[in-house]
Amino acid sequence: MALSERKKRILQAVVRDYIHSAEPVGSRTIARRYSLGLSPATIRNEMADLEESGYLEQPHTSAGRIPSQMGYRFYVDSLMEKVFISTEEVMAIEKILHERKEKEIEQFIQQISRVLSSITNYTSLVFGPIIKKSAFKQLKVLPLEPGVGLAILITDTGFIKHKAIQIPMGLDEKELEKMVAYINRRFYGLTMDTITSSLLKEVKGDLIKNVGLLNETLNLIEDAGRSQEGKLFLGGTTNILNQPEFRDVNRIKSLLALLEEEALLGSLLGSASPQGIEVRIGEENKLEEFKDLSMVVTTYKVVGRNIGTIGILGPIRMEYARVITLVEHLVLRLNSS
Amino acid sequence: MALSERKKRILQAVVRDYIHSAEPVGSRTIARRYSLGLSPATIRNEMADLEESGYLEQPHTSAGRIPSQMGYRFYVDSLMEKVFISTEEVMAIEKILHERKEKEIEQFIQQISRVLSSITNYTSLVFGPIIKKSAFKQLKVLPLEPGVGLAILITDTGFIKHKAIQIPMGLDEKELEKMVAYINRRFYGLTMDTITSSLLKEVKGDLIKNVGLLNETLNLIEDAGRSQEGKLFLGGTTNILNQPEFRDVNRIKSLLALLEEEALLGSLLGSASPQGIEVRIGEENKLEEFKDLSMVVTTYKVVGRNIGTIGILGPIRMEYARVITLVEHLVLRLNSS
DNA sequence: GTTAGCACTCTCATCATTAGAGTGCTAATT
DNA sequence: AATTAGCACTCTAATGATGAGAGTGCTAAC
Repeated sequence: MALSERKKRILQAVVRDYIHSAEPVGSRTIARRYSLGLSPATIRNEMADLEESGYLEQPHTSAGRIPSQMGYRFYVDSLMEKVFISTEEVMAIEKILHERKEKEIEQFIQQISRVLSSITNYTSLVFGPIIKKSAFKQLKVLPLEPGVGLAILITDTGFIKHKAIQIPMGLDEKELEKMVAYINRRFYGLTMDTITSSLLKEVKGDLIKNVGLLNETLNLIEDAGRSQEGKLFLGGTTNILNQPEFRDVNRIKSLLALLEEEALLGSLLGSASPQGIEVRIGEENKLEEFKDLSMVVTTYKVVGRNIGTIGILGPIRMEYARVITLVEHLVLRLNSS
Repeated sequence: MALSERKKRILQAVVRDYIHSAEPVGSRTIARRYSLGLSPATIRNEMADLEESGYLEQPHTSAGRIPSQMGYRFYVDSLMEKVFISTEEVMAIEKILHERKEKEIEQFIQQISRVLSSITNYTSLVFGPIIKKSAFKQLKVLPLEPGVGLAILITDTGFIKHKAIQIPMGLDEKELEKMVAYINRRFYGLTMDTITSSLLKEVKGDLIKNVGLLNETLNLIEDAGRSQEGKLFLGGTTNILNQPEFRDVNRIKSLLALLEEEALLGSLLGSASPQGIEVRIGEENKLEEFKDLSMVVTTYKVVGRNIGTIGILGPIRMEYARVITLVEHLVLRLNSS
């Protein structure tokens, strides 16, 4: 059953008001605050209908209405209006982007996470670039002291991984260089996850002489291809606690315990669809623990590959319009720079 | 004024009881629970005296007594009895130590932090090895592609720091090598914090030609010397919230906000005395924000230098005896392996 | 010096009461 | 036929009164 224009406007008013006040919204309030040209009584009737069709609910008989999850969903899909982001917000984002080159990529991601949480006032989860999806660019082996070297792996997205390795005593420098050059030739341009163990074995076969050295070095490469997770960065963990829904100590504790479980959050963000912004309202979240929270999730790109995930975690009564606009803007800027 | 033996025993009983119950302790409770062979009335009199001399306080007239900070201090200094750690606890620690070699140092520290928090049930802060106190071993500059290089700094304790730098177009390879060799000669063996900015300036003066390149490279070194903090690892952030003193939502929020301020925690732990275990009770903490918390702090060593700090953060009503014994044991094992 | 006895104090939980907000229904109005 | 005014009714949350319980401090007896 489609909603009448009037019902839509009333639903919109209820959602907006509740998002800001966190208090059940009554018919009088709406009549007063939103100029719909209707009396409280009419609004009451309409609200009763909206409740019947499942868009609103009543905490108890003599309280106002609050949106149901279905109500929020309808709001997000059809009623939400674009919001403008302030120049301050834009500035904060640009600042981080400009400082990008001076930082290691991890610091950069951390910064993004912080900015997002501070301008949204919710908690942000940013899943860092996944090394897996980066391409092999260069391997270097740096002799440190007799018998010990440092293998350095560099990807096209700017990852630098290193590992101390043992260099067999007898191996002369030229031979080492040859081996490294060969590895570089074989792997150049391949994304790390396509460098399978069979490919690695093949290379090992070609360079049979110094298997000991190779093992360690190739392990570095293999690890990079395996590592399921990029790092997860949390920002503004405590922001979300300022929401009135976290008046209760136990609620706080269980949420915090949740936020400590990196693996859990990883699986949550990992399932983000590869394009567009996804809004997950309450029960729409796959995990039991998040049934009373909402998330705005999206992916961002580095060097044209889908490579990281961004999530904003807030109460179901979240400022969807604002958060979506902000995340949209940020990702756009991230992808294009 | 010295306390009589009887007063000491009563004070001890009050502290112990309060540490476990978190409730003001009355004279009757002590008479019943601790076999001092005294009637409640006698104990009442003694407790009144102890209050007078500042070891105990009364939340309100008709409640029991709780230890004052001075009371805790006296307890920690003179009344505390050795506690034995369980085999499970020992096992948990040994397990981590054995896995040490397989891990990067940061993961290892993180593990330590987790174990500590889980066996103490408080929050643990472990300050990783401070690069500052490590000695300069080697600097390498690796050309990556035209105009871009990677500066790599290696310390004697196994730290490896790197930074992407720009290499001026005109600079030929030999010249670069010379510069790097010179830097290595100048800094070899110095601990990073003794490489002051005046020394850096001097080196800069000697190598005037390529100030641009130098700046970036020397920044890497300077950062390493400056970085007040090694990384800080928190474990069991939520543990402390289980303490009854954190019934209040605002209290929780302000503590959590505090724990997010890495710099603040850094300065707190950084001031740990270089040897032995330090107990900081409430107001003894230098920072306003920690006036109602207690800490057990100590340092641990890597390669024979004092290099990291461990802290356990709990309510003033902390199980000092147990925590101290555990930390003592852990540090002993850390230093000797 | 120690203890029993007792009046007194303070807190905390419980209960009843009440003001306020909001609904739902009916009847009047447009 | 749709809208609105009016009003009884419901539920919550705040307020205040009451009483049990725990513990003290003092006095007098041991």
